[in-house]
Amino acid sequence: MALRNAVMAALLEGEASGYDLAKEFDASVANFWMATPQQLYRELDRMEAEGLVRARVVEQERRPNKRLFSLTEAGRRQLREFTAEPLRPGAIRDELMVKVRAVDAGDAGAVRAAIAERIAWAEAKIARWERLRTRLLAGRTEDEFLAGAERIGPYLTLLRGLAFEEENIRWGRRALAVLDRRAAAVQ
Amino acid sequence: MALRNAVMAALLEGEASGYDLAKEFDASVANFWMATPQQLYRELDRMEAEGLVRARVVEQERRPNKRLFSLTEAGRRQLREFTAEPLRPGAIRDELMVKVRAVDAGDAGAVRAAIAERIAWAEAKIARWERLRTRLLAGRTEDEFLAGAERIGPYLTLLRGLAFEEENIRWGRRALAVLDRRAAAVQ
DNA sequence: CACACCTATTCAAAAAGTTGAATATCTCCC
DNA sequence: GGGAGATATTCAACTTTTTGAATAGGTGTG
Repeated sequence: MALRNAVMAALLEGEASGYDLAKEFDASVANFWMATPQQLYRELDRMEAEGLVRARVVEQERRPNKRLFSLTEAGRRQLREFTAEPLRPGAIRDELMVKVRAVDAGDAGAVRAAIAERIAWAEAKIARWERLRTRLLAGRTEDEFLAGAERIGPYLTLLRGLAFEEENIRWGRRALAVLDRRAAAVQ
Repeated sequence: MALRNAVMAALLEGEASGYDLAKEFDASVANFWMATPQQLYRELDRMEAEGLVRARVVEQERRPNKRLFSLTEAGRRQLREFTAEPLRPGAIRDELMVKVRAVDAGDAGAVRAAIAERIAWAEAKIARWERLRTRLLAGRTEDEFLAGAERIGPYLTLLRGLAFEEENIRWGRRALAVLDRRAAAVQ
């Protein structure tokens, strides 16, 4: 039941439909939590039943109607309680690292390609995050923003995401260099 | 069924009991995959039934007997196949980041404490990894090691883990500074 | 000599997450 | 005008993960 916390945190940004959230939680944008649309719709229904979110149906003309969800007072309260709960160790599950660990008994070429893919992915994500950062800063310097903005949480997580992907690239390049040197030595 | 890949990668290091693996996959030691003992014992049983691992019972005198698992040829083959499979996006699930994202509507003091906890944890993990690194290098320089060692996979993943935790510390200190400045400004 | 913690494993229920499919309309591009 | 892709949601089966127990002797500390 931890998905709901991520959903409530996302809803601090304002109303969103299940579809909107699905886009945000999609692997390509996901900040620190991933979820499929199905998961989200189910969770939103449950949360609505428990009074944590409220849905407002918006009838649309040229596309399916949608339900826009927003946080209720109870939801806000529960989110606040969540931030005060003891922290559970984060679940890391990175297949790439398992492959790298097994590279000596595995297909080195394929692992190489997987690392290269990860680098490309990280670059795309950085580009996205830089756009988001520009939007958040809205012309202010980082210092001005951090001193004056109403909400800094999303910015802080953005910084972490950026640093993570930059590190992925640095490490990935180093790993590729090491693997290439090995491959050359073998031949 | 991805846990088995992590288990097989771990077994490249040599025989291990369920208990040994449980220690390695534990939250406090885990490199890139976490699992509880229960999960591991169950998975090992299944893997044994499928012929991926083989168990050897070691009778012990002053403690319970144990079963030491090792990779079979079929397991080694399957691990190799896994390294060549297309990569699925890694599942990130970091509660701390959800809390940070919600910090503006949450309990800032508690979030601060959670970040501090993460920093302390990262420091402990770095210490552990530095010890492991020293053991792996065994007196050689990194270059000597990377050029000559039989297995470099574990070293590459260690480098990634080290960089990740160092980044956690850097980011965490920055986030704490930002939160403190805010808290001071409010009062 | 308690008490906590380590070794070593097993069982089972409940919660959560994944996968695959289906529906229906709209817009954009070639 | 045909196909891809976006908008928007729902159902259901399945697998995986989490959580809480239970067992049982050994070691180390105050």
